[in-house]
Amino acid sequence: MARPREFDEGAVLDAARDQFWSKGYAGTSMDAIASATGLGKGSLYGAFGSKQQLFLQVFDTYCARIADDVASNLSGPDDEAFGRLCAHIRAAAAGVAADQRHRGCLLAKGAAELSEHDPDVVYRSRQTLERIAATLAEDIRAAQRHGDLDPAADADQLATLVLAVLRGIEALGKAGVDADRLEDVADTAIDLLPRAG
Amino acid sequence: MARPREFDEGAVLDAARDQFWSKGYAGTSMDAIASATGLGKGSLYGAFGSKQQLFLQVFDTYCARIADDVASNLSGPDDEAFGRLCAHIRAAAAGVAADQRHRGCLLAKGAAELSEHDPDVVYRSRQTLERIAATLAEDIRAAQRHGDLDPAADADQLATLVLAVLRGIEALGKAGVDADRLEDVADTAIDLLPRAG
DNA sequence: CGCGTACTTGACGGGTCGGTCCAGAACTCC
DNA sequence: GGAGTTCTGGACCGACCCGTCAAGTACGCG
Repeated sequence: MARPREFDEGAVLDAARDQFWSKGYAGTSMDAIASATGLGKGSLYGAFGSKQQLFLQVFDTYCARIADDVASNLSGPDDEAFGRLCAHIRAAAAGVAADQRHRGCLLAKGAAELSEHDPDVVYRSRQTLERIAATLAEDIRAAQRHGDLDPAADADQLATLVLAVLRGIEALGKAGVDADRLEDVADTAIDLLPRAG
Repeated sequence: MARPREFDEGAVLDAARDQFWSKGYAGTSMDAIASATGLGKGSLYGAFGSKQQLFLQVFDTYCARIADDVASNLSGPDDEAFGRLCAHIRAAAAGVAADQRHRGCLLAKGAAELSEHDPDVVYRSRQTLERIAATLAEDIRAAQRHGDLDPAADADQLATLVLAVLRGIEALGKAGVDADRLEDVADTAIDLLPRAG
C-alpha cells in the first residue's frame, strides 16, 4: 500500500554483509552501507531499524546459508556418507586456503567481535554450530551404518570434534598459515577418524 | 635524559590490551585508553606513535606470552611428554569453558578483525602459531621416543592438527558452545591420537 | 482525481574519532 | 642557575559516527 519500496531488500542485505564481513561491525558505518547501496540513510533506518538490527539480520541470513551448505554437502546415501565427510573436510580446508585476502568466515568474525557484549550473536552462533554438529553427526552415523566408521564411536562427540577441526582450520587460515599445512590438517584429521574393523 | 616519564609503560600496555581485548581494535578509542590509564593523549602518542602501533605492541606482547605459556606447559622429561600434551589440551578446553564472558583469545580476535587489512597482524599471528606448533611437535616427538605415541606418525602434521583443535575449541567457546561439549572435544581428540603398539 | 500512506533524500544534531599542538612542568647537564 | 631537552595535560582540528527529521514524491484506493 502507498508508495512501494524502490530497493531490493536482499541486495541491501548482501551489500551490508560484504561491508560487515570485510570491516567488522565497529569498523562499518551506516554511511558506508548507504553509499554502497545508493540508499539514503532514512530508507536504511526505515527498513532495518538500527545498525545492530541490520547486522543481526545479515548474520541470520549468513548463518542459515552456511548451515544449509553443510547440510547439502552431507546429504545422500549411506554408502557415500564417509566419502562426503572426507570431501567436506578437505573442501573446507581448500576453501580457507583459497581465501588469500584472509577475509575468513563472517560467523567466526562476528562471534569473535561481538559475543562478549551481544547475547543475540552468541545465541545465533551457537544455534548454527549446533545445527552443523547435528548434520555432521547424522552423516557420521550413516558412515557407521555402512561400515566405514567404527560403530562403537560416539557419533555426537566425533561430530563436535570434526566441527572443532573445521573451525580451527578457519582460525589458522585467518592467521596466515600455509595452504599446504591447512590441507595437511584436513588429511591428518581424516586419517585419525576411527575406521570400522 | 631531560624530564623522565611519569607512567609505567607496561601498565599502559596492559590497560590498552584489556580495552582492545574486550572491545576490539575498531571499537576501542584512544580516548578510552587515555582515560583508563589517566594519561593525556599527548603522552600516549608520544610514547606509542599511533593507535595501530600501540595495538601492534600490545599484540606482540600478548603473542609472546601465550607462546611462552605453551612452551612452559609442554617442557619436561620424555616420560611425561604425553601426559603434558593431554593435560595441555584439557586445560585449554577448561580455560575456554571457564571464560563465561566469551572474551576469548586476543590473538584470535585480532587476527579475525585485522588480518584482511593488516599484514603485520598476519605475520605476527602466523609466527606465533608456528612457534606453538613447533612446541607441540617437540612434545609429540618426545612422546614418540618414550613409546606413548606411534613413532610412525608425522609429528609435525599431528602437531598442526592439535593446534587446529585447540583453536577450534576457542572458536566454539566464543560461539557459546557448552563447557561439557568443549571438554568432550578435548577428550575425543586425545582418544584419537595414534598410540604406540 | 484527490486523499492518505508509505517511501526517499539529504541536511542536521550532538557526540566521538584519531591525531596535532602548545604552553608549561620536570628533569639533566654544563 | 641557566640552557636545553623531554614529558604532560588538555584544548583543538576536521572528519566521521549513529540516528532523526522534515520536506517532497510516488503510489493504492475510493
